[in-house]
Amino acid sequence: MNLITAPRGTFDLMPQQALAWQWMETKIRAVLQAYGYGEIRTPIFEHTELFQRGIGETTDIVEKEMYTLTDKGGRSLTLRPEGTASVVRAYIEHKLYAQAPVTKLYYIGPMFRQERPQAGRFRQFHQFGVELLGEESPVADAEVIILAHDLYRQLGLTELEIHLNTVGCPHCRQAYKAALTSALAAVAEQLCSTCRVRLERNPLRVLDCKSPVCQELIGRVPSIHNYLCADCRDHFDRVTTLLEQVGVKYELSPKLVRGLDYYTRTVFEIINVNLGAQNALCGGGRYDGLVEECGGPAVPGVGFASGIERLFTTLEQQKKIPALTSGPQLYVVPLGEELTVVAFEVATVLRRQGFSVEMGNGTKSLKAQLKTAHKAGAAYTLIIGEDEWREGQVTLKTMADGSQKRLPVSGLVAEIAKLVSLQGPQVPLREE
RNA sequence: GUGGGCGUAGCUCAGUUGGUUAGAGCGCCAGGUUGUGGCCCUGGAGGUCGAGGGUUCAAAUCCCUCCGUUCACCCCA
Repeated sequence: MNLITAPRGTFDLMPQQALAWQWMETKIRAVLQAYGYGEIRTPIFEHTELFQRGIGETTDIVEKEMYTLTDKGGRSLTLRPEGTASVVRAYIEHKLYAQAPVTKLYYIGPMFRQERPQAGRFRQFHQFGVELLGEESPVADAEVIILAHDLYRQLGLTELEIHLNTVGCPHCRQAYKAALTSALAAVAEQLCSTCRVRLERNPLRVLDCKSPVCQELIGRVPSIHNYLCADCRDHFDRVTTLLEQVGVKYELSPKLVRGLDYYTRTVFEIINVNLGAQNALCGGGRYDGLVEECGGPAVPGVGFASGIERLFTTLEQQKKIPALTSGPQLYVVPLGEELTVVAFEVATVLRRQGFSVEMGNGTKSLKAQLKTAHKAGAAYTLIIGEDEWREGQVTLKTMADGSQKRLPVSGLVAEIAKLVSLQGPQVPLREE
């Protein structure tokens, strides 16, 4: 079979599904704007160096998952694998830090990573996310976590778990890393093979290994919470207190370490346990060193990224997507080729006024056209047939109850516009 | 990159120990009403059985290779 298909790990959103995505995106934007975030649209590709510096040279994303190309000017460009680096770049480039002490931005769009696809993972996938820049207070951490949680709740989701942890600042993390490394080195032979590699490269990642043997060993290893400096401890305590004050339940996950290098202090995930192996709906945390690392001033930041495919799957699982229709308000049915011209004119005039109007093929039978109108979900059909046309009339049929009446051709468009308006808003997207 | 499952009509799937022209439901088209949708009835179109090779008198069925897909590992949204 030499059919050309969508590339591995990508997919087409067909009209019915796209309608559900539009609904979801509208809700997402509404909540993000309510929390004071403005949308930023950055390029889908960036200089490769941005991601190398921002995400970290030794992360899997940068080492083996980026779609990198060389353009005709010899520049190395990369399709963005995540959103934060681009937002930070734009923040610095446009000197937003000089305009206000705090900047709140959100983005939504496609990301690209060359990984093997599986449940909840794609090569082109979609994320929305927020970045709150310029605020070092734990209030910012709490706001961002609560925003994510509220957003999911406003979409109707339940049974979500917030997993929360801190990874400290560069100073206390260094101390912890040393303690952890020596503790793990003592039991190195018992660790799984991948963990023995992790021990060398990034010992923190041993903590969230899925192997039961490793989990058993990790249980006896020191916790980061015993190595936090006073400031980091205080920061984390204040974040948890704020969450408790507004009644947001969370689970302390001392083993939660996120994969991107830029995180400091607070890290969190919100998961849906029914999603399979890739069960995080969103993940994020604080990144106080990132702006400086990317060439800007020392501005703190906190944010999260949320996977839209995973959100969509969860909405489907929990049956929270309403019935949506894009059916036309009016379906014009000409009987015979002669009257097709009339039908076309009526349809065009009404479309220009903002009504959604479809029309049938005049060479087909009335029965066939009505069937099509019904399947399309039309509210009304306008039958233009020879008999009534001879008398200067047309027939308007209400599909829901089958009733119909004749209307004079003069003033027809205005009359139909009046009737059809009662049916609903003059936009194709209707929520039932 | 590694490992397991699965590829039969537009969709969801049957297909016996290898054995006639590969089936069903849904969907699609048409008719049952010389101009009336949904329900019902009748008929029709639609398949190189993922691709290539092999075994056999005979392969959708058994074997090999490749491709696709899916789940998991790694990692992450």
